[in-house]
Amino acid sequence: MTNQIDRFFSALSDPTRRAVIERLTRGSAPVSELHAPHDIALPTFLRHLRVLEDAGLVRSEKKGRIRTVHIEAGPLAEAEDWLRRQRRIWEARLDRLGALAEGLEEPLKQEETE
Amino acid sequence: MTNQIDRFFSALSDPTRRAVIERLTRGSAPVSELHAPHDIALPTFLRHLRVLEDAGLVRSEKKGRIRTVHIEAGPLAEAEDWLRRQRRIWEARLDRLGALAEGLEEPLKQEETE
DNA sequence: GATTTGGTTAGTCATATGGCTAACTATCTG
DNA sequence: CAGATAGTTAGCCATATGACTAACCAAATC
Repeated sequence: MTNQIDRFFSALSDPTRRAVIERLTRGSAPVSELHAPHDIALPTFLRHLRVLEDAGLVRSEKKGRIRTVHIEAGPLAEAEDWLRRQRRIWEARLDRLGALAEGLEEPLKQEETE
Repeated sequence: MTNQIDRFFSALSDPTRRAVIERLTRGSAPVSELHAPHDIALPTFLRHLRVLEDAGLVRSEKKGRIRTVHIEAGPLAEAEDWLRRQRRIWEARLDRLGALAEGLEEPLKQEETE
């Protein structure tokens, strides 16, 4: 994985990691608490956390022997934007096609009829 | 990858595939046209398309020797929803914390102070 | 100060992913 | 029909990913 957005989507492609994100929206938590509901070994879970952190989705810091993890806003909004942008362009196109179907508009040149 | 949402995010974690989606929002296209801007072998590209199709992000059908690919609306909106939902919960929580910081609200029981 | 607790590092393993080439099929076009 | 065009299948390879165990370190706690 090279860039940030790759890592972002990749991070969310795993159910364990999405569950962690969902949990974290309800408040920060220490590693052990985040780990508890998941039936996988702790080291494995730690690597999931690291993936989330590398994707910029969470931050964490250690105080004493406890590492607390919090969610990070930015990337969530960014990806949401990307998806919305794609959907909107696509919907706009559908609208044009709809209008076209009703004969209210000139045909679009060199574009396929879907 | 087991379920649909896993596949969805996974599909979008690759730049080639995101590019294809972006292209497809501007209209359906045959495989060869989609492939053209990408500097990878056709079989490799075909597998990307298959990943997108398995994720439910695109559909395609073949007429004669040409396979035309179109984008699929649903999943895009779904994922967008998921992201928005997470962001909103998180933002709501931030608001509560803000209010709390200003002493306008009772402290939240057994929840961390961020 | 010994022991538990919370996390970490290191190393192994199986499967998935992304890339390639070679060879093949099916449809147009000249 | 011969050849070009558009995809497809098969098989290979390197690296990434997700899971494990074992061993370890550092901060509480008894």
